[in-house]
Amino acid sequence: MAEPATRTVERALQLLGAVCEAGAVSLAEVSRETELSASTALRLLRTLENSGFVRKDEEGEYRPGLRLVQLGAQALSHESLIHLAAPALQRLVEATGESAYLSVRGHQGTGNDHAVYLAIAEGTHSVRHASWVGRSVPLSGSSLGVVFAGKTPESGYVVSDKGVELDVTAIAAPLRQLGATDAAVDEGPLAAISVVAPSYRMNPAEIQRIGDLVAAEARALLGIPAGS
Amino acid sequence: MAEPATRTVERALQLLGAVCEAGAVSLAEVSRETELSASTALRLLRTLENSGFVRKDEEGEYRPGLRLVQLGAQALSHESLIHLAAPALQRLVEATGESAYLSVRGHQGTGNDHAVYLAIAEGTHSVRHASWVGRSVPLSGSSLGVVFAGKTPESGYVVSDKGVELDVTAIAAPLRQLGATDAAVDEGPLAAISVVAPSYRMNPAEIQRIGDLVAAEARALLGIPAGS
DNA sequence: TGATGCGTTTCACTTATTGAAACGCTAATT
DNA sequence: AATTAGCGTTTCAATAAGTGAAACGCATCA
Repeated sequence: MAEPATRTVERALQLLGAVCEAGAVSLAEVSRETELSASTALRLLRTLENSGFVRKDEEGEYRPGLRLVQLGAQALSHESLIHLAAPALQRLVEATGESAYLSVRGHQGTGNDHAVYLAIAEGTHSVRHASWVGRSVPLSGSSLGVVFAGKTPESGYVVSDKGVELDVTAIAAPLRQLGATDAAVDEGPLAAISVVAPSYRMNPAEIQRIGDLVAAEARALLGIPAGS
Repeated sequence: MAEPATRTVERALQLLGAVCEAGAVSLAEVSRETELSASTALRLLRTLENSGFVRKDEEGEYRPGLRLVQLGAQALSHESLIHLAAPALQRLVEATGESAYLSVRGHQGTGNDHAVYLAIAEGTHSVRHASWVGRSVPLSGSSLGVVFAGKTPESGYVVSDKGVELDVTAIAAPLRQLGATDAAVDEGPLAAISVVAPSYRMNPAEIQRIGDLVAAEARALLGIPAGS
């Protein structure tokens, strides 16, 4: 964990992240959030703006820029995972009526890991779990956390009740060797699919049914090589 | 057009762009493309890597990172435009069978402007124009170019034959005041929708039919305010 | 065996980043 | 009206920080 990083760039990226998280922020706000002096934040934001990574809206607040959307979308489409997983997610929705998610372990940075939702298939029930692509959820206490830790039991799926959100039940299964070299199996899976549903609608039988479905879809995905 | 930009950050962002464009590049390649010394490129790429904006794949090549996908996706979902336009695109596909696109004027940087596809509804014909979200297309000679220049004729749509691609016909219409302040009408529209089809399938009557449809959808979108 | 190209590290040079302070402004506050 | 508070912005001297040529080890290729 060496630290051969350029501070300026780190700060700029931090700023970029803060802008994206907020959706729209004033200079004073981001500079406080990132603990940068106003002048520094302004200079860096200008640079980001010149490159199209952020833009200033009509009210003078900073928002994510087009370049970012473009690069992100490009990267997304390079990620074949999403295309591969989409049909599986759809099938899960059809079979369960609940929302299904594809997530990957987020950037392992400072301590607390997160998972990032890469793709979503929304459930058909009018009361459903709704989230958004790009959302980052904490791993600790969630079924995804267990999955990403490589602790998935024989059954092939992990259930979490009252985890990150109190009234939802999440059922997750790992996409084990997706994109992983044979040597790196002990680092845990890179991706996972999950079904998230309101707890009141669940019972042991239903959980097992869905769990088996999720695990089956996850296993099915493993057969297909991840072409570029 | 002042230049109060930090060189380091600019270079890092340039590097990031190069990595995304390529999908996967070696250090030597990017450093040549961006005209940076290998040592500088390495240092900056390391910083980008530490922040999750790029990652190194098994072969040691640099690829777009998860953080970028995450931020891009987040930004995308904040962009209400896409959600607003999606139904219109779908209707165009249903009425024409051809692919329909939502695009915005890309970051006006160094000279040659581009448009970025933000959303796509794929046509139903087996031979269809296929592109991808995030793709950036040059404006010069395209119907989008005319539209973004604010030169759309009375008819409400612009047709380009043998433009950027030789064998396709594009029909575009501007989303005039979307997101624009009243004062900035002369800067041209910010977004446009278009239908792109193989030329051999087109004829004057069909072009006019589609043109009217595109213009009508574009006009319909203007009525709806762009909520956050 | 020599040549080429790669990723990487080192290091002296000095360039380019930094942040406190000051400015003008608007919007609450008194 | 006068006052305060907060914002975006600019300036500028101090110095912290980024730079790139050169050298290294390691591949692969002739």
